[in-house]
Amino acid sequence: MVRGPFYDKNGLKKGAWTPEEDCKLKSFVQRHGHSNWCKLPKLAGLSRCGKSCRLRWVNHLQPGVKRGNFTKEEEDLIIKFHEEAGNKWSMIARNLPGRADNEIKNHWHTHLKKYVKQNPKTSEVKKQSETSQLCKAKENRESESESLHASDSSHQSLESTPLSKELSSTKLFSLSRDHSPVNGINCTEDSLASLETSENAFGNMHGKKYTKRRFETESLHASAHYHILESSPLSPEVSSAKFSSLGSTDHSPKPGINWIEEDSLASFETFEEAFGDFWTEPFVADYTYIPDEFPISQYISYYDDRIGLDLFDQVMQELPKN
DNA sequence: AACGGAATCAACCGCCGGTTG
DNA sequence: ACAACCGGCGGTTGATTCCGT
Repeated sequence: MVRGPFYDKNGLKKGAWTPEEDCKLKSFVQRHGHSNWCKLPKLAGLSRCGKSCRLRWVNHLQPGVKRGNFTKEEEDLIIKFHEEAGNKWSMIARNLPGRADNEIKNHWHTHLKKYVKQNPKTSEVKKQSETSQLCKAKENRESESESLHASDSSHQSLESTPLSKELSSTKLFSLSRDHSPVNGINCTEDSLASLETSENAFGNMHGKKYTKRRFETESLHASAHYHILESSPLSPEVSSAKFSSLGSTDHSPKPGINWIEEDSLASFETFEEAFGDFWTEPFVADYTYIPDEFPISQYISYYDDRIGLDLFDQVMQELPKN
């Protein structure tokens, strides 16, 4: 089902991802975000291209991503959205929390396209008889947009608060934990989850300014999720709180799991110390500093080779939430 | 049991638009 | 204004699994 692993002429690995690679990528992104997909593979100890890492993260490893069977509700939504917007898979995905655009696209081509062809009336009746949820979502987004424009405080949050450029991961994690309204924006767990995952909210602060437009786009996506979630039983399986708990410094060993010794972590923290705050300093990739044997590449492994499973999620659920 | 076609889905590729210097 | 870079998107590919004969 998946291309077998191979190396291209540049020495980059292609094809199926191994559990070990997944583990490396997941561990690295959970801990350090994805400020720069192009440089991430090297820092994470992966011989993949950045695009490949991004795809793997978005479609499979990202917290909250749903796998497997689509519910009837989800299928109806996909059909409806597709009728209105066409092959805008990313837009459809934004309105189906937890579903990756690639998976929706695949599901459309393998199941729904035929179904719609065979039942054109069914889908048409549905389209006419129900108020379009997509239109609702659009309206919601527009009203959110208006409120964003109307609200000085919202803009202030972009232009005069740390959110604009220098929002640290610590701050964001604390936001997602206490759910308190920030600068006039009611932060729900889910909207924050969206905010976090889309560019990790602070993702582009290294090397790129987090522009107002980009922020608005992401915020609107977050609000779109929120509105859908209000009327839908669908919700991400992993909450932002769980995600934010990854900021925890509890690296205590869990039974039955292969742990790389703390020295590996310590070395990386030494690296952080040497460069100041990894999250607030401008991103400078000084590869000359990183020796070949730099331990990032062997960062914590959650892969239990006795049972052949990645136990990352289980481990994360066991971590204390604080 | 063996074979071949269909179905599935992870991953690749190329293009486009936004951002930065 | 422009070129380079980067992230994101949609189309496509291809290995594997399923299913019918």
